Amino acid sequence: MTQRSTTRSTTRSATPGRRAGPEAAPTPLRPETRAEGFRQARHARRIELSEDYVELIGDLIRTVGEARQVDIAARLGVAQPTVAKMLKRLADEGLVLQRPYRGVFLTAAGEVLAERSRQRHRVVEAFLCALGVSAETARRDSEGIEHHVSDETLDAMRRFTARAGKASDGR
Amino acid sequence: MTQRSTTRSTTRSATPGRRAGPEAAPTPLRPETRAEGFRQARHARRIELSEDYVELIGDLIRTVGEARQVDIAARLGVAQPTVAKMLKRLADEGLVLQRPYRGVFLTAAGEVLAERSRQRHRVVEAFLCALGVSAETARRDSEGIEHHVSDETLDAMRRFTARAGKASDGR
DNA sequence: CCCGATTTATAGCAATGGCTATAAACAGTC
DNA sequence: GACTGTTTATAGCCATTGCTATAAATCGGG
Repeated sequence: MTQRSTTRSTTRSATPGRRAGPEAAPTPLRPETRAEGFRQARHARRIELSEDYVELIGDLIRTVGEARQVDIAARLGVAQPTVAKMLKRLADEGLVLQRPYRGVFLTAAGEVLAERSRQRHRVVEAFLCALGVSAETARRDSEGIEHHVSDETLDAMRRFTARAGKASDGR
Repeated sequence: MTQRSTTRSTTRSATPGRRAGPEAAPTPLRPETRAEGFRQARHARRIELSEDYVELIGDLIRTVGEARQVDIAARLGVAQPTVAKMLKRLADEGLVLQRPYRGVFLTAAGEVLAERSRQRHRVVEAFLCALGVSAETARRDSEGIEHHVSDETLDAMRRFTARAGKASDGR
């Protein structure tokens, strides 16, 4: 919870006696309503890195048996110290557990978040494929989109993918 | 261009003689390939704020006749000094023009970016509606998604929306 | 023409997420 | 058991994007 009272002087779109012309604002604009979406997007931006990390860590443990900083760094395309700092934050948040010079492990909470992210990621990627975009594009776009998809939209995607027959998401 | 040589020791998933078990990595993982998506997402995160601002400024000018900091702040759900600082950056980037204590205006470049963002935003929102999610959710999710949609995916969305009959995006 | 209210500008703080450079720990080899 | 090469840890540094608090400018009425 970062900002709170931001909606102070807020609204009243067409200010009293200012140089705005014809009363302005027909209807399409409603400050607080729009702010909702932006707030949601900002929030998503805040947590998406955590999600990316735990998801990747889960993948690494599953496939290579362990999650090392160098591997995480290579896959995220960032430097190792960046990963180290991030892991410290994730540890503070109780998502991972790291023993110095040994590996990184997911806590129960981390496991949950990782699984949820992975799930969502797969749904989005499969959906994009079903929609007709190339596998390459689906993979890249889904990386950014997955964090901004609400449960409702996710459901719609799931339904569409299933209906699209290909059974890509299947299972 | 921020990072460059990040792919130093990079790859070779299963390190020489480490405690990883059976050579590891069956195939699904390819460090550099995954990094692509993350890099793209990070880049999108960098510019999406600019896009939000110019898009909103364009909307305000069009509907209320002018774009004032208080209105921008209210609609984005942030404090006014945050907007002031951001506008300075946008001015540096040549996207807006601000005369102190008067309003904010879009430069030609800003106009272009605003229009493109607005377009994309509308396509995504209409697409989500066509997909079957509620208007409310479509509005909120599209705010976050629009920045992560490549041209290819955008085309696919456009096609789907049109095909879906409703002619929502049509215009 | 001055007063109060609104709006904009500015200063300073904090958290986040990148980076490089370097030191410390570890693993494997000889 | 010491050497070499990875890997992790740590210490700066910088840019970004939020915030509060406060000062300066502008606007609308009296």
